[in-house]
Amino acid sequence: MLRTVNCGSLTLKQLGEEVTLAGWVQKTRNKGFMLWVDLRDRYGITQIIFDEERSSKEVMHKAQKLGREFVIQIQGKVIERVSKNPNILTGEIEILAHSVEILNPAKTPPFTIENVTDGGEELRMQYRYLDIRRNPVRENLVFRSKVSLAVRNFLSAHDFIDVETPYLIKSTPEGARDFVVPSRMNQGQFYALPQSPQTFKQLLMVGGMDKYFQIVKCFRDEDLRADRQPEFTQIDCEMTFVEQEDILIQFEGLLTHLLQEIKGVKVDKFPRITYAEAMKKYGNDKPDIRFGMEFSELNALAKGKGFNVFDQQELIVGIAVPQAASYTRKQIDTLIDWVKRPQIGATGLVWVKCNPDGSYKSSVDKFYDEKTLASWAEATGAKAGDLILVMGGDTHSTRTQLSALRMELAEQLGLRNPNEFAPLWVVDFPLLEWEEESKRYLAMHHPFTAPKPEQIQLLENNPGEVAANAYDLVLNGNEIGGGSIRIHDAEIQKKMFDLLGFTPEEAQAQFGFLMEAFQYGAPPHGGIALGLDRLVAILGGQESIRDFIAFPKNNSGRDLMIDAPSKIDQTQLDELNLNLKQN
RNA sequence: GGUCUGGUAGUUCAGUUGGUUAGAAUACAUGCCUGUCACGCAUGGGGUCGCGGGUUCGAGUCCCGUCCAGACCGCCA
Repeated sequence: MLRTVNCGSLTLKQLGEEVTLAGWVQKTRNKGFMLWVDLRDRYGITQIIFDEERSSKEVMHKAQKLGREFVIQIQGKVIERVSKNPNILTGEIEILAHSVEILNPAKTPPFTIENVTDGGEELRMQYRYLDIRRNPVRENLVFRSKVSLAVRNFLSAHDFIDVETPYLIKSTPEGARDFVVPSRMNQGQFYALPQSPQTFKQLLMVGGMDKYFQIVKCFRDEDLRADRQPEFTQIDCEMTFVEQEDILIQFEGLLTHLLQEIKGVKVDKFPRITYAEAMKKYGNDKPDIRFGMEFSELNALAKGKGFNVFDQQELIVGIAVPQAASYTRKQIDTLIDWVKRPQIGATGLVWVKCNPDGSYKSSVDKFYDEKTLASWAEATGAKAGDLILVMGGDTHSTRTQLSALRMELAEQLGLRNPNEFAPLWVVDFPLLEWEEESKRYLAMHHPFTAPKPEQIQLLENNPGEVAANAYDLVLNGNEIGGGSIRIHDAEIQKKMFDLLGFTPEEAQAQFGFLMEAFQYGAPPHGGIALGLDRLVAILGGQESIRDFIAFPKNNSGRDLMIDAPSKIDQTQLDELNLNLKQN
């Protein structure tokens, strides 16, 4: 061993002991007669002291040459500090070094390795190994490891078995774009990386594994966001002989356990709302219910009063913003501009101030009398001092726009407290959604999702109305998991592919193996997949998932450190029999 | 595919209406300093103002194009 103790462990208890430490030089403070080195490793910082009177000339000389991030080994004696530092665990002691060995010198790092670094995102990604030396990043990775272990422990204790599924699988056109891998041994053919181990976990159920889980990488070739990476990790689970209720209870148990174990937070039984209700009350299928501002539909109260803008609209909907009646004209104009930005795309925003004295002032006073405005206040639950914001338009976009505004306001008003956790289930998703562009139905969840049994006959005549046995787990306005009861009947699965516009031949070519399997005694089954990256980030109280991933990709899907993706040799292309288009 | 923001010293940024030799902080180097811990003090080195083109007597600053980065929309069964 190159060390006898780590840099976070020594206290007055070890006074007088001879120790060997190894680590990185965080910083040196050279007073001439004395020189201190903050020695850092994963566990903490220990102060090393070199002293004209107590250290040899040679050691002193060597110490003066140490630079930031040098890797050194020192031997010395634990002594009590003359002036102590209460801010660090080892602040009462220091090591009087009698030897110092430079294990590896270091170039000056391009950014400071401190809790708050001066390094920008790009540099930090390019030198991610230096970034990981920083406390916040390291703590996030340790945190992730803790969450992941807690998940394994919980699921193992509940009889789930960890089974690995293959990464080189078959491309399917539904859903996200596949990452594709050319096959050398089968020229002109391609594997795809899994978007999820969906069909494999179902086949494991057919194989009688009963309860499966896997903490597994999944891949989707779509554009990135702060909370979306092209490769991401899912807690993928499947259970046999279960109904929706069993899965909800099991995974409500998992999240409750994690919140308790990791955050020390106790949560009540998760509320459940239907997809339709979520859209109506929050304009969103992943509502943040840590705060109110629920939607109130005002069609009956706002139409037919001479305000033309609203009269022709499909939906008039408002929210009450708490304590915002005092907003200035300028603040309100900023909000109006905000919703009119192309990203939101609203045409306008009607406001009503519910003044503390009980009177009302609005942008539409010309069209609505006080009595009508009071009825809006009653409908939205606005109290004196609140501000009502109202939008009108077609149902879908108006809900989306007001939902974006609701989240923005909550952010501005500080209502999204990262230490508060409000999980809920969103249930009864539609099985299918109509896509205007290709004039066909798409699976809302995926094509293996079972319709509610009592609605199976609707599939024939009115497939758009069929609800699925599908559910999402939502935490603080984020979808952290989603799943369903699956189809286990070959005939229903065939019907489903038919509805989705597959010819029998296409369905057979792509999913023949699954329908074949269903004919050999496939048990009823269902499952869920939770996004680990996002879950960890939310539990850690942060917005971006990137700092919970050791080596994330940037906005354009690049790894700036290893510089991937990159070109490949002509030899490699030749082996794969691939020609690149010349531009 | 689209919208917006940014790119100036190793790093984070400032740079006015287009006008002298492009600044600050920090980092780095050297020296001083008898208990530092965001140590302090002094001195010093460090710039293709992302790249290409244009307007102009003159461009870090204005215009066009392009590349890179970030946020978002589309997309993400």
